[in-house]
Amino acid sequence: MPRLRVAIQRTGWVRLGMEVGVYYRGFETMPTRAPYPFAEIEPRWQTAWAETRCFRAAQPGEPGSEKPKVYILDMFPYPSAAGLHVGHLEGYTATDIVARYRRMRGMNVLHPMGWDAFGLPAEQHAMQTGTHPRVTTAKNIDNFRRQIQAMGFSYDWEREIDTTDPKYVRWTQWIFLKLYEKDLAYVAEAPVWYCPALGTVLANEEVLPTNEGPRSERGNHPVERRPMRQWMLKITAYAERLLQDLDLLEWPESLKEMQRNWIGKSEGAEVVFAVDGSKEKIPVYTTRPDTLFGATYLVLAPEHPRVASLTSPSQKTAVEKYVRESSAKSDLERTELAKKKTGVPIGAMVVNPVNGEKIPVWVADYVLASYGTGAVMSVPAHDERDFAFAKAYGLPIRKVIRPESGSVPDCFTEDGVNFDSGFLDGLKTPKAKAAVIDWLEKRGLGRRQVRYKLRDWLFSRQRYWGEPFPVVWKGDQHQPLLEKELPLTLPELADFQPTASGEPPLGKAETWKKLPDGRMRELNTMPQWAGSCWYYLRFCDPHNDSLPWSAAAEKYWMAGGGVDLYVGGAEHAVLHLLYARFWHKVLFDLKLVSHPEPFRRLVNQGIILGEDNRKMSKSIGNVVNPDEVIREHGADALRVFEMFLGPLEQMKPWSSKGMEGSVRFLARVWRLVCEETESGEWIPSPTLVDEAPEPETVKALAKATAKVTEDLEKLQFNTAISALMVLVNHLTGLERRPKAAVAQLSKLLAPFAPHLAEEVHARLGEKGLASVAAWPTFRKEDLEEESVELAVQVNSKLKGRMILPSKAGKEEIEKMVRVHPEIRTWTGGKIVQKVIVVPGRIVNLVT
RNA sequence: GCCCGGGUGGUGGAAUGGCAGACACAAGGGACUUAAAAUCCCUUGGGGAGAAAUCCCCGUGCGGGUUCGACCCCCGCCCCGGGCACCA
Repeated sequence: MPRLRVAIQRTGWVRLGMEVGVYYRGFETMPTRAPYPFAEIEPRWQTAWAETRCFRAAQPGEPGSEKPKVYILDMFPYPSAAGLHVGHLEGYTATDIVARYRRMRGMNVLHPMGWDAFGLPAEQHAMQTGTHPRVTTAKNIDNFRRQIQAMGFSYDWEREIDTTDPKYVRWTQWIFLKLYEKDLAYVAEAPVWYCPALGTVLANEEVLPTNEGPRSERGNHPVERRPMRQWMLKITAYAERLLQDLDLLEWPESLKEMQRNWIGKSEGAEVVFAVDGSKEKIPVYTTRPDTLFGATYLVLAPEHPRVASLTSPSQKTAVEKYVRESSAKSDLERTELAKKKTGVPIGAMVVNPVNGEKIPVWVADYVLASYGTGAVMSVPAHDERDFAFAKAYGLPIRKVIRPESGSVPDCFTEDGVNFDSGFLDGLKTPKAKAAVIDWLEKRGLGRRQVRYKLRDWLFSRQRYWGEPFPVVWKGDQHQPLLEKELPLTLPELADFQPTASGEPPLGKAETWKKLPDGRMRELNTMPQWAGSCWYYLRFCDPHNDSLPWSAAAEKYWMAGGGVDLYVGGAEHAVLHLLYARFWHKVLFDLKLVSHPEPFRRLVNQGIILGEDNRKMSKSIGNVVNPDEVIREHGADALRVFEMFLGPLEQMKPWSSKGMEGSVRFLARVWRLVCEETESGEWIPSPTLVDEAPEPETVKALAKATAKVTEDLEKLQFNTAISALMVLVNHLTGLERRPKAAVAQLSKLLAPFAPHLAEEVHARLGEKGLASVAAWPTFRKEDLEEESVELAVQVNSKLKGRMILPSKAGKEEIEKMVRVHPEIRTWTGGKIVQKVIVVPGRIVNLVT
């Protein structure tokens, strides 16, 4: 709807001679006029930027590459049908501000954008409508690109990447071959998560525990365990390095902690218990081998392979019943909510290797088959779970560790000192652990062991819209394709439905799957994460047709520890960010990249809640559509508002009132250079003068420049904008506004509201584009006030103020306070015992 | 239960040992206008005294502590958000 200016409405009223009441009624339904002509300004500058290619990053060797480089990256989006939401834009705005700032600081900035475009939604859409995912994806990408470009982001569009492009897929498959050659890709028959609703298997990382049981991360569908033959990537081979190298990274501590938890390293020992009256041995894994003397029984998981063979005839019925019941239980029943532990003795005894004692063997489902050896030694006195179990079944509890001071609690799980432990007596926990392991190792009864919770990455999916594996099968032997056979592209299909038997949709491509020599293609495709595992490397050299990236480009852009700033949501903590680190390390070992980590510095933007303080959701109807906001208020205002809302990393609610405030701020900037006439035309403001700024204005400029610069370095955009507001308020208050001052403002504003900044810059007759202008500087002495107001406290209570020369030293200040005319009133005539002076801040008199 | 964040006006937030509440939103008042919108200016943490300039008291989740001085550091608790959770 076109916006009508007030003046037109006014004349309309006069000319048409409408009655006042009619006029009012019409008026209320009319949109208010735009506070400044952003709809005209914004497209103009977007075109200018595109035409001058001013955001193009210089490749090493090209002119411009001699500047210091900086790589500023966003987590590229999956182009969904719903389009971008304001949450995406928050992170993208933040990185764009930094990219623009760095460019103005004279750096060669790599700031690219692309599309993580393989994925299930397009495929499901295809199942419903028959539209090929390629078509849907292309449409969605166009829409995303349009939305992103409407925001005026300074991406180097010549580097745009689409993970579904065969030119890109080729290299994703190429990297897979590298993993394959290094024996990091293998096929295994294992119990895996299968999601019937999605018709595919999922990686551990893609399954979330919920109150309704395990669910898929995408779509929240129930998932179940199924033994299936699948491709796995050996991420566990890198567990230790993935853990250790977290220390190299400037990432949020919470996120590093999540990765540490996921990797789940524990150090302990495997201890072997011999079965009494048999040659069988049962290894258990424990992190507390020092408590071995306190072991009073042993527990096997119900799925433990030896349960059946070790069960005595008298216990057979009870054990079989228990195992059957356990397997029928959901994971939920077996874990969280099941406070009560259950189990059955199997009628066998094992020998404790340290003291030869015979202890009973139980089966209980509080022991997990999937972790360790599926068997534990139970030390009820020093483990809470064992304690609960022993209490429930009246099993003996034997204390062998005491705290260094105080009495021994019933169940003491911390480090302490051993007693009643034979050769371990008197040893503190760390020493006792080492001693018992040495003792066991010497006798072949156990060994030191490090374990990780991290499992290998299930890498195949029964989907169509993904990268085909560059692998063929000859019988049950797999073989890699040759490099020159890449890319292996997807066959055209009309029917994308997976079959109930779990056969992937590619199985329907009869001519594609069968090779002339009788070999068969792999029918699974790669998960969506494959493309995002290395896109940041492709951005370094996106048009290379002979290599995924050239060594020179990688070395140049990834110097200094990889991507310099990576911004995205925290939901990728153990998915994308772990997988990408893993691939990067493999590439590092292959000498294809120059640093062991891909993302040196990572920042998570906080989510933006709806105006009602709830998570934005279509079903609640509190989603803010950026297209509408831009239409109504302009992209600059949206950028400014998203940054002004609060600290980047914090969760914060949307506010349409606050949004209007940002528009008002930008309109004030606009009105520094333009004034509206009676008839609604914008004309150059007569307040603009070709004069040197007054000292007050010089000071205001210096302050703003210092504050904005400092805040940009720290990504504190909200306070930077507030400093700009202070400057604008100052300039608005001036009757004569020096052009140079407003020009400096336009440059400070350029990273935040680039369109308006360009317009103001141009209207002031400044040369070139504000976007690539040199960042303003300031003289230090302009920050210094001649005199400063000092707060005077007596016994830490504020009593008064005094104005002092700002260069006054401590002694001088003290002297001046002591002779201040009001000193007696302030101190109440008491004798001053001590004076604390903080120059420029306070004076505190202690009486 | 464990591990990370966080708790400041009516609201979003600012201040990381030195004048709590920058900047903005909302609210109220004023100017301009026939009127409205827009714009500009003023007031605005709470309570109290005063005709007034002004002055006093309270105040950063709660309770202690360190310090001349604490939103900030330390100890103990409460609440909110996120993550992990029978991983031996």
